[in-house]
Amino acid sequence: MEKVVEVEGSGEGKFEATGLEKNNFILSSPRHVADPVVYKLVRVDGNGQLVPATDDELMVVEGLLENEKYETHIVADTGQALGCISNEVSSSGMPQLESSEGLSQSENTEADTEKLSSQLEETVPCGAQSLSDDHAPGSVGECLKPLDGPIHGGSSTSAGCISSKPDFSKLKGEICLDNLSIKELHEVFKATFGRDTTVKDKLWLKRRIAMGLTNSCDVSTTTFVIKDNKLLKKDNEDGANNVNLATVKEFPAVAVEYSGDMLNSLSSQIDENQTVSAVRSGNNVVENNFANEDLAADQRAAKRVRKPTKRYIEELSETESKEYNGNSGRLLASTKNIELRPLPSKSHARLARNASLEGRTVITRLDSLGGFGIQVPCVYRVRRSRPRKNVTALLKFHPSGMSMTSTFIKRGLDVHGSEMSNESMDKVLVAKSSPEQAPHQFALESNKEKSSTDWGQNMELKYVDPSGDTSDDNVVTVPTAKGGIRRKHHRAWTLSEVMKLVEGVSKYGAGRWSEIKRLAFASYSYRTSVDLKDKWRNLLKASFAQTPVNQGAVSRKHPSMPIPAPILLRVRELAEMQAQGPSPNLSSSKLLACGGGGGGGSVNETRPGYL
DNA sequence: GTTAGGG
DNA sequence: CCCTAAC
Repeated sequence: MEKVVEVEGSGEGKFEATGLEKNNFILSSPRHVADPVVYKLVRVDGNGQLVPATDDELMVVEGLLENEKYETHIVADTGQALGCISNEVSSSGMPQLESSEGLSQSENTEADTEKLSSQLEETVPCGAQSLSDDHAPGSVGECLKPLDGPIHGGSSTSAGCISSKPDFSKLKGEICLDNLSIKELHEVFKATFGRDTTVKDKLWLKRRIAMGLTNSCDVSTTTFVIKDNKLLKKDNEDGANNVNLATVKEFPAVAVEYSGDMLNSLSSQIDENQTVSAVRSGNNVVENNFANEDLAADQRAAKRVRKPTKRYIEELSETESKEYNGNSGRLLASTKNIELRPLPSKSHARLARNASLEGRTVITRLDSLGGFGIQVPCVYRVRRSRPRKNVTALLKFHPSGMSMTSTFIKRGLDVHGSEMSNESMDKVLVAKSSPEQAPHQFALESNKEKSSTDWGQNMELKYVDPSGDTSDDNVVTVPTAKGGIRRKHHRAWTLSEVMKLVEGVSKYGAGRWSEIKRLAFASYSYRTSVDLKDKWRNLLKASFAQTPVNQGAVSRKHPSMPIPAPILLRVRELAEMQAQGPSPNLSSSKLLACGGGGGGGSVNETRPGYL
């Protein structure tokens, strides 16, 4: 693993000059990343030297790599968004990305969401350059140069990243683009958008500028006079005072396509730009590229759409496959990628998507020891706990040959993750060394729960926790086409757990789930307060439905752990008791518990009456 | 962040 | 167990 890799001859000097060594190194060498593991171990020092990276840095770089692998476009990105990131990173000396926590994940997700849609349409303008001609000095500089100015006319998304503002003095008041030369138009363009353009088409320039300045797509194609941020049409010499609402008609093709795209309810800016480029591409291929360039920039500035809920995404993804066959895959694609991470192109997006689905449905194995079937993903486990969300989706894209690698990476993340911070860490260690050390666990449980930890190929990567404390064990993901089983995670309640729950309720009262969870379930990190609540609800139901008359409350048919009558009885008692006298004195019991319980798994005083 | 409820 | 509305 400890390999230091010679980066392709692209030369450190270039990066050295930019002052963005690390970032550029990573960002501009996606093509080189044949082996992420290797790259992971290298960092670029301030002077451009390659040195082995520290662990922390590994994590950081790893985050970048992850992004990079699935969003090569980050390099292709020509605009401000990237620039902001780069600048921030370089200024602080170290990338801010925290790959070890969900932070960067979620944030990136949002940012990606924006870039993503553009990515799908985009044909890698600037990035293509810097990538293909590595030896062209200053290609990087060219690429970053546009960052010197914020996008004007767009949202303020990326504003603030850059200090220097373009000079808008010449843009004050009324502007008549009609009389400007191409060179002047370029200047205005730069002032407007904060970046250069090489488009030679006057009409296009004027239109773009007009749109930028007016933040509107109602731009005439014949006359461009802008006043007070509004576009004035001057078609008929004096009619300069009319904001032309019908100008779009002058661009029939645009109008048509525009409305069509509108149906997709994407950002109007995006659509508009797509249309523009599409229409004009018929005339000028080269220009189309630049149009796309603008598209990218505009999309970054476009209003951020609220991130769909997990559920929504899931459901959407189900329908998507069908709709994808249609010609309206644009919206779907972009939406989808919120989950899947950005991808370089449409086709990639599709592939990745399929891969993800397969990864979820097919690659599982069945384990039926604990009295219930458990499907365990073989290649990769979908993490289901709080902090991190979609990182897992990434790893699923790896070709089979990479699966091990990705798992390693993920594991590394997990170790550094927040989840391992508290008692879980201890548990893991315990699990590795000797199971006996797990204090408050019943042999019964250990056997049962360990059964679900068989992992086949990459078993060594799993932290087997006999105490059942591994928070993301027993993940079951079965997104059957429709009406599929939605249960993703099941862990049977053991008798001891039930008893602890009952005890907790008796001590702290039903409803104080978080208390109970914290004090009585300190050792069961996988039981949330909601779980406790749910379980109690079920217990209640059971205890009342099934009269305690029958001592042999051992339900015959269910293979699942039957709840002993005494416990049910107790549950019922508690329920009735608490139904009347809500709670004796919470504060006192609370204090008692805190003071006497002592750190770890308190709840020592096993109930005297029962068991 | 918790809790209550519905699914 | 999942999801959400309320708090």
